[in-house]
Amino acid sequence: MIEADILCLSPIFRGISSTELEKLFSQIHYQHRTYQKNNLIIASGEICDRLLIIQRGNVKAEMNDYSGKTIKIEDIEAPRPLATAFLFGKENRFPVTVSANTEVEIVSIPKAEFVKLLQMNSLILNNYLNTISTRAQFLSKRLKFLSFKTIKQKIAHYLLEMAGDRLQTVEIQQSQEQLAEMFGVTRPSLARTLSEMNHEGLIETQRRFIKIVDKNRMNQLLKSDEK
Amino acid sequence: MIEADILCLSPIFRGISSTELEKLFSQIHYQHRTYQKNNLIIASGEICDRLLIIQRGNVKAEMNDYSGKTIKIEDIEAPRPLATAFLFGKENRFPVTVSANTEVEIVSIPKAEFVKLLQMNSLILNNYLNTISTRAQFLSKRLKFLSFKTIKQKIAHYLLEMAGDRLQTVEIQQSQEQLAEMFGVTRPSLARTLSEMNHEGLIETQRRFIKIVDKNRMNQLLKSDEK
DNA sequence: ACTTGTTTGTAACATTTGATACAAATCTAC
DNA sequence: GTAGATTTGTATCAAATGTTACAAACAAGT
Repeated sequence: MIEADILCLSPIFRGISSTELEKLFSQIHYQHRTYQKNNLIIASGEICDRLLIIQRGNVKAEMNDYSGKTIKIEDIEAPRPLATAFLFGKENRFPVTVSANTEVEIVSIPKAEFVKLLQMNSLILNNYLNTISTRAQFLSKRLKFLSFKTIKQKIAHYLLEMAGDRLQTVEIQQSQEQLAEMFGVTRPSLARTLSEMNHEGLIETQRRFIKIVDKNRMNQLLKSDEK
Repeated sequence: MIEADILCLSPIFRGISSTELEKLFSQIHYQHRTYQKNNLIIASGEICDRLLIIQRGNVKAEMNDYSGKTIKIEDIEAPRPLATAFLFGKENRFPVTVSANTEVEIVSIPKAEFVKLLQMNSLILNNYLNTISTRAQFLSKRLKFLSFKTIKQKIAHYLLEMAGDRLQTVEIQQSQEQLAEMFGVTRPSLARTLSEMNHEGLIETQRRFIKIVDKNRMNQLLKSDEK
């Protein structure tokens, strides 16, 4: 049986009352499966034709790299869904292997039945559309960020974004180490570039506080890759 | 008035007959707007709360870089939709400016009305879900590709992907120039790396034909960034 | 076969970034 | 305040890539 009071906390069913969710589930076909610890739930390459929602326990997603070795991607726990990115679209195979970290209960909704659900309830439809759209927007942003070639450009982009229109001084929340990882560069390289920009009069750094001195030239740094 | 026989060629209405589409449109509210050549259709930063579909003519999307200069992103022509990526999700503002290349007719469907449409017709729902999912999958793939640091890794990844399980020899469709652009590197750098891999016995290059000689070592190249 | 334009291979040098190491500054717990 | 841990600033050297330039190979039309 499904436990509606748990599932309604899932991003996809957010805002639905548990009684209403039960009613909705009574109108569709779905399966309920239990997996023992360490059991395989999804094999990499398997076709994704149903939505899986973890009702209890947590699972790990691993990816096979080219040499066959597996790398852990992430842990996913109840009540999160499993297949949102591959249920629709051209790529319908799981790129990852999913297995149970603990004893796990999973609710499995065939694609066609899930579509019914989307049509029956506009809140679920909105939730689902928001989920995958937000993901696409995140990826797009990340891609744009990576499109800046030099560290200087990445810093400029980051600072200008953080500062917005009015602020002059930005306080970095993370450590330089974390910032460097987000930028995909090494920590000393980031520090060196910050120091250079400081000497060039673009910014003034003081530990975690960075003041944007010459906004115009910062902008031009980003402009220069249009050539 | 909408011209159903044109709109049903749009990715979102694919597979719907024009008579059925007319019937569906008769059940929702929408607007029909005409823009003269060079007129502004969407200002960057504007909130996206409706789906726009070009019924006639074509438009250009431009992005303001930080220094205020505009860069042309793409041309979009009838009968393609305009706002699929920003209608849902957290980021509901257009990052681009859209203006008319020719005289343009646009059908504008408020978000809430479009949701009705999705609920009334499962084909449209599937089309739309496929559109945004495919986009997310494309972005994800691109991001993975860019996550490979060295040119050698990018080449290895590309070749192994192209070759699949059986092929040994890959024929490059694009020119080296285009390939380099896709990789985000310069053409001479790409050529140099190909040449290096040739000398190392990983591949054998012959103009546009590349033979994978040592698949194992190619795989290990990709594995090495897990450290 | 010849000319012309395009694509590819290669070289020399400059620039950027990574790797490593270490000192200085800051923070934290006691 | 002090000791120890963490974070930040900086230097040196190596590796990867960009830049520029040019020659060789190829493609297409005449």
